[in-house]
Amino acid sequence: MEKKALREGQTPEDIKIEFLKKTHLFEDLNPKELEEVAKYIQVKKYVKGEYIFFEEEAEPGIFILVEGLVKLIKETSDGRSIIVRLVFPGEVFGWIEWGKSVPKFKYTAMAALPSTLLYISNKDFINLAIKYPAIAIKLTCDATHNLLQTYEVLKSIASGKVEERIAKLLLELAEKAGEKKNGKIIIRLPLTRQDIAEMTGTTVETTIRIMSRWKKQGIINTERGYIEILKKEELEKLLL
Amino acid sequence: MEKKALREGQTPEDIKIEFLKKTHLFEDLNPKELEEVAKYIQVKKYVKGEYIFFEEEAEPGIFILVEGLVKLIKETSDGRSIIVRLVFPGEVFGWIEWGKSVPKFKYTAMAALPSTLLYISNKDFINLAIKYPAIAIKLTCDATHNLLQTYEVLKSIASGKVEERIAKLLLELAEKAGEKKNGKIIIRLPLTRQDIAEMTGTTVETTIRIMSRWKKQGIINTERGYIEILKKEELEKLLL
DNA sequence: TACAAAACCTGACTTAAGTCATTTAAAACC
DNA sequence: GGTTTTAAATGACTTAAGTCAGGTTTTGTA
Repeated sequence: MEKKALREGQTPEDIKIEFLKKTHLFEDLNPKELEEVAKYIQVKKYVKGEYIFFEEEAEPGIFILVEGLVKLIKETSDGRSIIVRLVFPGEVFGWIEWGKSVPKFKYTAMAALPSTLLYISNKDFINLAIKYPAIAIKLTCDATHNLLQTYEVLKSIASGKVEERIAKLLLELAEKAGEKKNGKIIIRLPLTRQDIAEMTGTTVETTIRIMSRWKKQGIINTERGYIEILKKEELEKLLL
Repeated sequence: MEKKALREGQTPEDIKIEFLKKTHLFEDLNPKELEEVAKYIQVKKYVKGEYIFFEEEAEPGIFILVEGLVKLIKETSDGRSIIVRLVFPGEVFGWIEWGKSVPKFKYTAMAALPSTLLYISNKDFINLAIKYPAIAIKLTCDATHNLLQTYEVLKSIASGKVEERIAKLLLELAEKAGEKKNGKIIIRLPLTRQDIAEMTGTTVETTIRIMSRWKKQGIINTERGYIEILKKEELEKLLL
């Protein structure tokens, strides 16, 4: 909300460059290039729960999450919503338009934690990519890998039982955001049972029933704001 | 299988260039550039039912479908399979690796019709993209749009009733591959009920029951190898 | 510290869709 | 042209998960 105090001699531009260096999209540009790229980058901050953009009015462009957590959400026709992706720091979301091809479908993006993002408009991205092809190649890499990941989720939701899907999600989250601590894995994320339901295509009640059972069986432990995986093997067993 | 007869004065290189011009990935290169790009392109042909690559042994690289139809398939742990995408002529599939990032998940690609593809290896793609950034930008566009499309499918499977999902799929196919003919839309694709089940995350029996009902109600008409949509509005009504 | 709002939990009941088993029909192949 | 294979169809039954309704607990905040 309020501006962070600058360290001595550090301009807002320097801060942008610091952020840029942390993203894998820009990490291997040289100092001169970073300076140029920084000109086209906007730093954006959001509070917890704030919407970054809405499905209907979303515009092409690229966001890079520096810090925080972002949910990509789609609303269904009957008023429910499903979370199609959780974006972790260092990851990229958004899309690019060039020429005729305009996407038919979009999504809503929401900061699930206080978040800092870098934003590049569609136009600027294309100009930058022409000048520094490495950027476009990295983003291509990224986007194609994201697709592979999403196909995996699709498979999981299209074929598995709810229990399997939730187990798979928890293991996935453990890998991406888990802190290991004497055998346990702690997932410190602001995810409610509702959120987990919306990520696995089920209802809150079913999610609660399954997770409560796991809690009783000592497979997991949960409190508001975090999930601990106590017996990873048990969850893995469910994936067959 | 056997080489096609060349038209007078047309070398295999010329044929590649003809193909390249038809793809949106390369359509706006100039003749000189096309010639250079052609050097790195392999033309590959597959018979109906032939596998292009398997999930386990899939390598990074880009395929462009010139003619035919390709299914991207994932196997589930219990031996079923699900079709994560149908690739139509002009579309691109595959993925790129650069640096450390190696994808964890892959898929199997199968020619569902006799198919002609262009292939660029991962290495050649990167070299080309550095020289012609437009290629990388287009592929980025493509990949990000594909993601949006896949999120839409995800939403559909995660939230809708089976009937809705099948209706949505048929309407989608009608748009991508339908021929309009006095009010009807004919989808001439080699899709079995099994295939449709594997695209919508359900079973053959359920798919058959739903489609048979629609057939009786005069909403669709089907024979081996094609589906006719007679009352598009009725299907649209199901999507609410 | 009290009160409203989220989040979590549980039971009873319903239902959509899966499973299994069998039949028919149309392609494909000797 | 007859036989095998593959796809489509249908009925009977089961079940996983959804729905609804009523709770408790936690958390944020006035």
